[in-house]
Amino acid sequence: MGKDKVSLTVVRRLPRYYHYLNELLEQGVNKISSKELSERMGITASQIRQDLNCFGGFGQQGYGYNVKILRDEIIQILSLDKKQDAVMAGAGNLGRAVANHIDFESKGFRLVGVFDTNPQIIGREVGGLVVQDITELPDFTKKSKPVVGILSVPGNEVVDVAEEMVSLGIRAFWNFTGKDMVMPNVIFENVHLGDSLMTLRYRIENDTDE
Amino acid sequence: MGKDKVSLTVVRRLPRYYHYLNELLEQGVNKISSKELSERMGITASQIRQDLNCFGGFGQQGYGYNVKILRDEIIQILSLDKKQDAVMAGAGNLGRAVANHIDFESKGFRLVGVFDTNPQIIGREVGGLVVQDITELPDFTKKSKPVVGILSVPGNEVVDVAEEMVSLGIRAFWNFTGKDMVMPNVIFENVHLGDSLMTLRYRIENDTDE
DNA sequence: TAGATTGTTAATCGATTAACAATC
DNA sequence: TAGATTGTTAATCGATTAACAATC
Repeated sequence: MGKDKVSLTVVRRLPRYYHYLNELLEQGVNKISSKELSERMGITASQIRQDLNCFGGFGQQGYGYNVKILRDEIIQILSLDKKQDAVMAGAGNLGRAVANHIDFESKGFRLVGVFDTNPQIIGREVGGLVVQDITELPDFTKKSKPVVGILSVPGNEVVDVAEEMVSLGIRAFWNFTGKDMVMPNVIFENVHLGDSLMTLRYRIENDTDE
Repeated sequence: MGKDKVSLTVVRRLPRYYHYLNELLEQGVNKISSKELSERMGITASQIRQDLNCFGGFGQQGYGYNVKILRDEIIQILSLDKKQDAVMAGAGNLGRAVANHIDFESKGFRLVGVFDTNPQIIGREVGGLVVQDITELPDFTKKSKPVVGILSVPGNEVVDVAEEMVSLGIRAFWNFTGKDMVMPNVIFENVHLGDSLMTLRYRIENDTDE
């Protein structure tokens, strides 16, 4: 069949659809048209139909979309039902918050190891796991073969840590260090909290409501 | 003069330029051409020149850009040099991490108050401040007139908390709850950590390097 | 069947890239 | 001056919106 590669712009909207569909399900709504959904989400009905049709025809002409079916399709598309193992490097403020706060399971992952260099932190419980010494990382990784690395180390350490993890076979990262990382054949999903705050500063001064 | 409104797409790239320019300064580089910068950043020289020219002609033909001058211009554009006060609602895992981890000053803000409902958390020190009972928020706000609210409460509380803050005169929010918020004449800078993780899940399965 | 709403094609809009004249 | 590189206009590309035929 050879489906065209879908643009990341579209993919990044899928979680939003997912949230709205879940909300509808909770409200006991079984059926929704692109028009109704567009009014709730503040985007055009056209865009919704275009987005969904990148992945398949999930609706029914004259009727609309079955909320549960569509929600489940999005789970499939995003692979949220297939859990992969993740290890975290850096259990400082931010790492601990991420480990404790994020529901990995519902996002298609399982946090299986947390590592740090700081003796004050090693041994503490974070995200339901005991923080291990980062020197244990190679053995642990060879044993459990995690697929994802979560980078919550200080910015100046990120290159070294990422390179070590890549050498251990990890090929995808959730990167909280704020440093842009690029490596061939490696996926970096970068979170730029500081940049978001700077953008807010701009928006306040130049009142861009949007 | 009536400068055209700059698209948020461009504005969201400014922090990135800022980081790269800072890095260059640290390396003692005084001068850079759009071509050299484009190679470092992995974007086109054309885009750099277009982006910067939205805000003014900061370069010199035949020479390039003075790194320090350009960096300082970006600070001006983003208003990072004019600090505004922010209050945080919700000092759970995530709120504490944000308060402790983020350098507000360098992003044009000052964190002046942290509030929570949980007696276990009230009185603790977070981000250099003592966590206050959220019932103190109205008095505190009337007194110190903060401009920004940081929303790190549980998702189901965000509407109530935001509405209270708006009623107290706050018109801009850094929203960590993962819930989309829209209110007329109010700025919401939304951080969607969970969505980022779902996108990573998709990218792993569909290997979109980019 | 008539009405509604999708899937899909075509038109528009905006953002990115290319090209080049201006000029340091 | 000659060479380099910007600022800016024009061309291209991609994403969004509009329109409508297909069809439930």
